[in-house]
This record gives sequence, structure tokens and C-alpha cells, in this order.
Amino acid sequence: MPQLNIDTVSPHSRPGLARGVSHAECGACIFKPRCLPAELDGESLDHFQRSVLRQARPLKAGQVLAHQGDNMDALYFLRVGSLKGVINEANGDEHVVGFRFPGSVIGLAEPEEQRWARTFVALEDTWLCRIPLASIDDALRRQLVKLMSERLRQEYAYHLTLAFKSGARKLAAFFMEISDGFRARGLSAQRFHLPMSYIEVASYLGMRHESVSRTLTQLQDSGLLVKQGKFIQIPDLDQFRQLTQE
Amino acid sequence: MPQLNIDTVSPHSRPGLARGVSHAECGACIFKPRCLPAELDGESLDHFQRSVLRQARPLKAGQVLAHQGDNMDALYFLRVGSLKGVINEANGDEHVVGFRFPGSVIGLAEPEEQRWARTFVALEDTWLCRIPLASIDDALRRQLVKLMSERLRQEYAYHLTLAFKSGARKLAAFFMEISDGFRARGLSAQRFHLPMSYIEVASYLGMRHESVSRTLTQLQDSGLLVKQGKFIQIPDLDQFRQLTQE
DNA sequence: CGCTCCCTTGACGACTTTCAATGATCGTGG
DNA sequence: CCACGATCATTGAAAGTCGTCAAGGGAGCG
Repeated sequence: MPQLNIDTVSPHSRPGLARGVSHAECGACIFKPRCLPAELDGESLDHFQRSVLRQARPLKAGQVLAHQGDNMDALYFLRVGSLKGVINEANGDEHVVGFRFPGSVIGLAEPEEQRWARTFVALEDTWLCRIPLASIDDALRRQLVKLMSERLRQEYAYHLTLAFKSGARKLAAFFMEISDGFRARGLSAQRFHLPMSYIEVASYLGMRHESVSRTLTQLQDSGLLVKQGKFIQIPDLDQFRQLTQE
Repeated sequence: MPQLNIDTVSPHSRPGLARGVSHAECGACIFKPRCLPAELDGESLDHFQRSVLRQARPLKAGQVLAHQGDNMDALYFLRVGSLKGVINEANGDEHVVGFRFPGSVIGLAEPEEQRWARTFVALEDTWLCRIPLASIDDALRRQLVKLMSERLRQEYAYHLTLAFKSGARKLAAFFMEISDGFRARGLSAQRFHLPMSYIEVASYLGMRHESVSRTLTQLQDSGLLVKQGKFIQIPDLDQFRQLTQE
């Protein structure tokens, strides 16, 4: 089990650039109101920056941030890259239950002092900041409650997505989730990078990857969506969103 | 761990009995460690009991606790009864995104000072305690973080349920969710009351109510499950749980 | 007693999964 | 730099499941 070595973390390690992601994109998020240090002020913000944000640790594509069942002693703040959260079932099946993009805090679903309920795997080269549980004071906790509320709200939206019967609606809702997320982070909502495979998308949505491929081809043929390698472009967002409402 | 004394709860706000639910069943939950006041001590526990637990409010079946979009100024602690959470879509469709049973805190997904993202409707006669947001101090907030983590963890499990393709697996997972929840509250995991209609179950699971009915009939014919009106009995829990892993 | 809402069952059709095979892409190592 | 292997994406055809539409029966409530 690859336990990451904190000692190797350089205090001045600056995140490099993941392919296709500019530094402006990755750096912007941590100053957004929705991100963790937003409500910290003066001294505590300074302390937070020194103790947490400087300690970015890199993860290569496919590497594991934390294994399901591992002891948990820190949250992680995702600065660059992306992760998938997977649950391993007793019969060996693996299910993707979430994707994380820059600006996310990883580990909110794990009660303090407990274990990771899921495995988090990097989908591409990824940089994270470690937030030791011991460093969480009341100011940070106040912020955490907000973040968790937001995440819970998201999960309810995902529930809606999954409850859709048609594959086209599921996929449309999935893309709108991602698009909205990128917009909230100040990135483009019309054209974005998909770091995950169709197999992972299919697992996330309760479909088969063949169905994902077929449905996307249909959407492309109807002109509502353009596939360009790992990038997705949506010419008309309003029109596309109507797909989620049948 | 400080325990709540039921005698300190106002006698005149004593919960009545929902149909088919004994008082032993409904009252047990608030003594469980997982419930809100578990980690409060001394003065704050006393304050909590006086300011919150005494203010139980009744709700009749079908009545609405809070409307989607309404301003939110309190959380609610569910003591007796059950609720469904629904999201109304722009096109008029209504989706059930959750059920709540005694011991739950309602409103965790709403950022403070914000609005209700969902509508909560009583499925039967229900009693709730109001927890004004203004009364949430750091001690309570610490407790909230735990509850929200737990809820997030649950939502990931629901994701798994919804991602199952077969209706039988979805329903089996749904019943195991409920069964596990009742066991955690000290109630029977083998035989329990279903306060919601098949239509609501179907909406929650992304199925049609006809499919729910058919699948349940099949499960009953195979002897894995017994329907008795609004009650569900599962003779062999281990065997039944295997259904969720195909 | 009437009504309304819920549950059940049947037959048909549409959609997704399944199985299979081929092609594309990427990372690795020679 | 190229070749190789592995993973991923695409497409076809067949089979199965679930949704849809329709109708009848039952339970609860005013």
C-alpha cells in the first residue's frame, strides 16, 4: 500500500503543469470564495498558507491517494489534476462513485479519526495539499461545514442524474455537472477536458461503455456536442441542458 | 458519553404513536451515539435540551416541512415518523432523492443562511425538533461535521445502489440500506415498516412503479422476501444481501 | 357510499446490455 | 525513433430487460 512520504515534500514545491492545463487555470481556484481558505483572515490565512498550501504533493496518473479502509489523518485540497473515487465491492467489482477537479477538498465523507470509505486514484498528473486533521480548528471547521453542505447538495444532484432512465439524459446531466463545475471555477463551461475513460464514465453512470460511446456518437451526429479527442465541446449550452429535462 | 434523559423532554410534546409503530421503536433512537446530542456535555447538553429538544413539532402525513427554495433558518431533528426529500424539476417532474427516518438530522445539505434545496414531506405522522441555526455553537458544529460525513458516506452508498442496472439489485440494495439503518437505530433489521408508496420507491431508484411491483412479486415468489401490507420481512439477511452483489 | 390513490397484471415495443471483432491511442522499452 | 503491447474506443447483431399503455381490483378517507 503506497503510503506517501511527507518528508519528501518540498516546502517550495510548486505544482508543475498538467498537460493541457495552464497555470492560470490551476492557480485561480484557491482564491475563489468557494475554496477552503476563503473565509480565513489575516493571521489564520497566513498560517494556513504556510502550513498547508505550500505542501503540495505530486501524484502521477494511476497512483493512489488513499486506499479504501486505510486510516485517515488528513484531508486533501486538490490544486491541479483530477481524481476518481472508487468503491471496491466484496465480489471484486469496482464502481466509480465520483470525480474530483481542482478546488475540491478530498475526504469530507470520512468521519474524523476514521478510515477512508473509498479509494481515490489520480486520473492524470495531480497536485494536492495535505490538511492534517490535527490542524483543523474552529475557523476551518466552520468552513468545512459549508464545503460539506455543498458536496451534499451535489450528491443530491447526482442522484437525479442517476435516476434518469435514458442514457442520453444521464450523459447530458453528467456533462452539465462538469460544465457547471468548471464555470464555478472560472474555467470554460463550453469546452473542457475529460480526464476519465468511457469505462469510468459508464461505471459512474450505471451504463456500459459501449452505450456511452454510442450515445455520444448520436449526440455528435445531432450537432449538440463535439468530441475532439479527450475534449468535449458544447456549442449551445441552453439547448444541451434541455436534454436533461427530456 | 452523556446520555439524554427522556424525562427532561417536555411531557406535553411527547410524541404520539404513528400507525404501526410502537413507542419502543420510536423512542429508542435518540439514545444512540449517532444522534445529535451525543457529544455534548454538561452545560451545553443542558442548554441543548432546554432550547431544542423541548420544541417538538408535529406534522401530519403529506404535510410539508420545508419547501424547495424557502429560506432556511433551522435544522430539524427527526424523532418519530419519516420524510421524503423531493426535487422539483423545471418541467414539473418530481423526483424523490431521499428518505429520512428517526434519528436523522434534516437540512444538512443546505449551506447556512441559505435556502432549502429540496422539499421535505412527511410520509406519516411525524415529530421533529427544531434546531435554529443561530443556536449552533462550536460544540454543535463539531457534531455536525460528523453527521454530515456520515450522510455523505451514505450518499456514496446510494450512488452504488442507483448505478446497479438490474431492478432486482437496486431494490435489494434499497432494502439493505433501510435494514442497516434500522439496525443501527436498534430496531429490527429483518422486519420493518415501509412508509412510502411504490411510486416513491420507484422515483427514488429510477424505475417505474410497475417494475417495483413485479420485481417484489418475483422476490416473494423466490422466498427471499415476504410482503405483509406495508411491512417487509426478510427471512435470510445474508442471502438477501448477496442479491446486491449479483 | 363515492371517490381517489395505490397496487397488480398483461402485452407490446423500445432501449440497453451482451457478446464479438476491429481499430485507435498511448506509454514503454528496445 | 520505431515497434510493441495494453488499454480504450467503436461498431454490428442478437437477446433480454424494462418502460409504456391499458385495465381491473383494493384500501383508505371524507
